[in-house]
Amino acid sequence: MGRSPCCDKNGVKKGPWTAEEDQKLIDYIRFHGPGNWRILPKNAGLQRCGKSCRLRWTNYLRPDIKRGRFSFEEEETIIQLHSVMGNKWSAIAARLPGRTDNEIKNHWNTHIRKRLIRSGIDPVTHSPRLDLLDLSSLLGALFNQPNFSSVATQASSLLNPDVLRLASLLLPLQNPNPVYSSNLDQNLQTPITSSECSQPQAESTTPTNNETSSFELMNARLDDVASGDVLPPLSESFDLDSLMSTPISSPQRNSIEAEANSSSFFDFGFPDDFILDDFMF
DNA sequence: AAGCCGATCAACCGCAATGTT
DNA sequence: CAACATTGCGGTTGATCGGCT
Repeated sequence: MGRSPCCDKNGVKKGPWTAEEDQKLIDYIRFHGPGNWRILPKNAGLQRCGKSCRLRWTNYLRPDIKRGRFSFEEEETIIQLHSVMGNKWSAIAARLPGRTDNEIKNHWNTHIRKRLIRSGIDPVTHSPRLDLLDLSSLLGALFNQPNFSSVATQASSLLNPDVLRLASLLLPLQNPNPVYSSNLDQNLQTPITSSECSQPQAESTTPTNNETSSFELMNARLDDVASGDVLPPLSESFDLDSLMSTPISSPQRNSIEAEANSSSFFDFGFPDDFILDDFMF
């Protein structure tokens, strides 16, 4: 036996609200206050389901709703809260005065989520995507290929530019291979520079500190891995340079290396007989 | 000018949690 | 305590709009 419907479907209007309906709802709530949504439409003279009235009020008509573009601070808050709370939109909305859960959810799905993905950040875990870390290891191995030039050309033409962009962030900035750099930059059209990582992009309302914080996120990921409760241990032959090549002097590298040496999980070493051409079709 | 397509966001749906009788 | 009603929440849908061909 199923639940009884929240409202009588017959004679209940659906779809976009008219200005007249809005005014009726506002007038009624102004006089009686919100609540009692089941009987509200009848009393207010609306051919609507109570649920629809509640949604219209809480998401659109409430006087304390702030409309318009999300500010940089608001977006940052959403990202931080989402990394802790996940898809608890109402809890996130509670920390953003004037914003509704529906509005935040929509903004996340249409803007923030896509931007994180473009930056190589998993929007669910807020960590760098491990498949892209695999890629960085793969590309790192390219440097050691004797026929690097032709292989790099193939790679840059076959791979998604966004993937290459992230890979370029993870790969050695201190050890630019001229062939690799020119191929990569051609493919990306906008050359990657080390300073770009810490500067806001002009067209974006949000600085790219998703990228600048990628090492922190990666460290957090490594913490999880090093603790041993995420994935089983692997071989002893960990090759950090094949994973990433942060400058030797970088404190991040020391941190990552220390973590890596305590774990053998990131074993991205390639066998001697590995033929990249076979892998790349 | 018309058609297509992707982005956006208001609104809906179903379920879970909570309150009431 | 069970049954039912109400409210809240998150996922999804679909109408609309603007850009592109």
